[in-house]
Amino acid sequence: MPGPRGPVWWHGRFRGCGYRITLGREAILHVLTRAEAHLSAEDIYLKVHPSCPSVGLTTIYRTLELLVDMGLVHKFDFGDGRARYELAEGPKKEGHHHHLVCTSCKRVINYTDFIDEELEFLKRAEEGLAKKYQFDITNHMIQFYGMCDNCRKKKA
Amino acid sequence: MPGPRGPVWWHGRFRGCGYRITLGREAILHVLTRAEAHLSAEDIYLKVHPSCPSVGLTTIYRTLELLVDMGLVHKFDFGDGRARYELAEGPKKEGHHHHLVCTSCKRVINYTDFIDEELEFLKRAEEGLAKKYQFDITNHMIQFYGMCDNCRKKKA
DNA sequence: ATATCTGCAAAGACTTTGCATGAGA
DNA sequence: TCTCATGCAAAGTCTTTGCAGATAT
Repeated sequence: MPGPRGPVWWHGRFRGCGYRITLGREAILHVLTRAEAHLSAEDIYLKVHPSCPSVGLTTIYRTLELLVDMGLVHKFDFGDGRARYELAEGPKKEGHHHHLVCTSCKRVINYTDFIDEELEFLKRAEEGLAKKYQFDITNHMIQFYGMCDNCRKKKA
Repeated sequence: MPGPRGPVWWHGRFRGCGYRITLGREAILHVLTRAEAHLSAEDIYLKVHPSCPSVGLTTIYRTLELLVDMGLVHKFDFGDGRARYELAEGPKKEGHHHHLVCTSCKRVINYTDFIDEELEFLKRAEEGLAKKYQFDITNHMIQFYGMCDNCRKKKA
């Protein structure tokens, strides 16, 4: 069953960069593609392991680094000491979202409620910054922090 | 010479929380107040050390954690494996800024442009998210990523 | 007086690296 | 065949923790 971007859409990107297509890499991309949420390296390892017990944590880290460098995956820090990874989705794509992080329990909510102002703001900011600072802007990150319902009730 | 918010503006906040005012904490706040840029724990340690050689790295970390919890300081991750800290500045304050990170050399530029659009967008987003997800939003982070001028030229 | 704070050293956690082996093109 | 990729184990780096002594209130 082909994914939303066609069957093994990333093979071309890999070959174009001179990277090889291996079982481990396929398994990791597979997990990332179906992931509902941001996963840590270990989360991915655990999900890959049942079908590919030969893939070690080291390969997970090395592959993730590769994918981040290629821009296929985004790396996040939610403040709990381990990085999280998500398949990249352009700002207009279906799955594009940002994060709402509870600073108390570290729970993270994905939200996709994009108001027009945000897109407008991002567009202008990226254009302006690119020109002013001579940056090729490829990505942005927006996160909101606060206290979730549960934690607020507990504290009260 | 009193700082921009009055002499030892944070003493009240500390006492109110039952925290003690110590030489180490004064020195750390002093450094953060005058910092031009985001500093790592070690940066702060090195800046505090000349005048307070008795303050160790442990105290730096413990104090920073305290300050972050109090909301007086923001903690950032620019992807190079060490956290950076900055005195918090409300979105309307003079020093409020966001970051432009070069994914290649990790250089970080502070920018203060586009604040008006940003305020409008933030206001709406925070209101909407707070209501929809029952979050008390206290902070936000916006970062742009890309490749800086130098790195682009090197690659070409 | 006493609860808080601190330095030091050690532990902890996540991530990266060296090297010989295995696998893709 | 000839690189590139991988597992394992060890190292690395930043950060946190335990504890006894020092300090602020």
